[in-house]
Amino acid sequence: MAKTHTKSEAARSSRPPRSTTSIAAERPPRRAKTETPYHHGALREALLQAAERVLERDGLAGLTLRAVAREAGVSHAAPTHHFGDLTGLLSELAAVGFRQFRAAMSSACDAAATPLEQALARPKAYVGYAQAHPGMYGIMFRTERLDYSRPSLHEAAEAAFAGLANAVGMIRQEQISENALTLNQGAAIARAWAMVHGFTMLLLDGRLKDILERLPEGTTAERLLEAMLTTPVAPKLPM
Amino acid sequence: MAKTHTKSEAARSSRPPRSTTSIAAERPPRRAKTETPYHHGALREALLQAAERVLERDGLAGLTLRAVAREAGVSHAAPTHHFGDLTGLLSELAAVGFRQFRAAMSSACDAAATPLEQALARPKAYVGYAQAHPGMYGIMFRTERLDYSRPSLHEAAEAAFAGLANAVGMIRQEQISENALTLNQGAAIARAWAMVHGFTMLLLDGRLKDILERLPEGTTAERLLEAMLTTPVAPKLPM
DNA sequence: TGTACATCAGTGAACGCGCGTTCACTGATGTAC
DNA sequence: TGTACATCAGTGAACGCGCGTTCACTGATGTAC
Repeated sequence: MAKTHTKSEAARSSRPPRSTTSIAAERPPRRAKTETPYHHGALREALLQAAERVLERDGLAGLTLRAVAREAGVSHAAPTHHFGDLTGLLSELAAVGFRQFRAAMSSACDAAATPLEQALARPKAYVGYAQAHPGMYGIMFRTERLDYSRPSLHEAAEAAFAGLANAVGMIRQEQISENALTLNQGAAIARAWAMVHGFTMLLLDGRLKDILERLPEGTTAERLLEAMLTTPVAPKLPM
Repeated sequence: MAKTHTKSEAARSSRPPRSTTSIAAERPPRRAKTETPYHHGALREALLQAAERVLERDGLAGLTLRAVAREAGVSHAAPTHHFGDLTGLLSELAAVGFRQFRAAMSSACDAAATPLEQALARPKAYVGYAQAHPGMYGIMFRTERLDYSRPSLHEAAEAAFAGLANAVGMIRQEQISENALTLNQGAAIARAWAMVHGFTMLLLDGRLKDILERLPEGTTAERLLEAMLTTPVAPKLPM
């Protein structure tokens, strides 16, 4: 990973122009080891990492095939070779995101001791991931730009969402079937997911700022999330 | 409204090129009434309507100043004159959206009879608006593209959100203060808003399809929303 | 060990496209007299 | 009522920009013999 990064940095700043290399007689016929080889070796992964950096720095509007190539220090035609088009790149990047996302949630879950802590660890990790990677979270949930027929994306997203449904089942101490759901089960899954996803979106879009400012001083978003998930609700309506 | 639309349609399909008009000797010196006048009369509003059509038809990516001008049947430089740049147009369009959105919710609320119906009418109208105008809903909640320093947008958004907080207060039978909130109050507002907003986003992005298909046959999204809002929850966690 | 050759990965020049922006202009409208 | 003039709203040609895509190419690698 670090090696790849160094390589692309070097490529951008100190890679000599090709014509010079081929003309200069004092250069050895074989390139020195420190120089960038013609073949990158792991360009696909390097491009995905570059894309993530561009996305988080410049937003979705700044994420173009050419910008990614620039960031990775390769020619602008190189990404096409690996991803076809922008939708392909975005889809593979979203797949990376779903894997990171899932890993963050499950490791947070493993670290929790009590059942209540466990039940809260997952939503906290969910929101935490989105706060740390707002750009990635954004493309993961903007389906219109993605191609879900790509197996890697489809599988990564499925896996992440299956974890959510299982977690709800654990809290309700029920076995959640693969095939059929009761209305109450569906409502419980939708409620948990909508609540956490909605909280995340509102938080990222700055919509909760107004509420947070009016709360007792020093109340963090995480504290509000916890309160939202644990305070008792009206008997008829969970509000 | 209808007049404006007719006008722009005419402009696109049958407006004669200017050079022709000025050369052709058989034309009367004054244009016939059916022809499009040089001055539009209400171009600003016509552009906003055109922008909404473009947005819902082609998505946010297709919404450019030139596309809006094309849709309205005017020269591509005209929108700049009214909105400055794309952010300006988007912001004014989002303001229109917030006004439509608020009107939809409050009229649905007025039409409801019992308190329970009232409490459900607002979320249903919320989701209903987003389903009917997904493009508009999308830009309203994508703050990075908007300029909230524009008074019209700021006011329209504030008004829409104030309605939400009041509704939560009514359900809890509490007076919600303008200045300070208890943690429980903040949690209740966040919960209601996050739940409905999250449900809406997941629904628009097709994420609830999987759940809906596994529910008893014929269960609609509205039915799931209702169940999510009204079924009893676990004592410690509202899931 | 060396040599020939096919294949692969990345290059860089070129292309056409739609975009936002600018600007001198023109047609219409409103106001002063 | 008519005329002159300032102001406003919209035009259309022109510009430069960054984009995606194509394509002949070149350097590196792997394999067969």
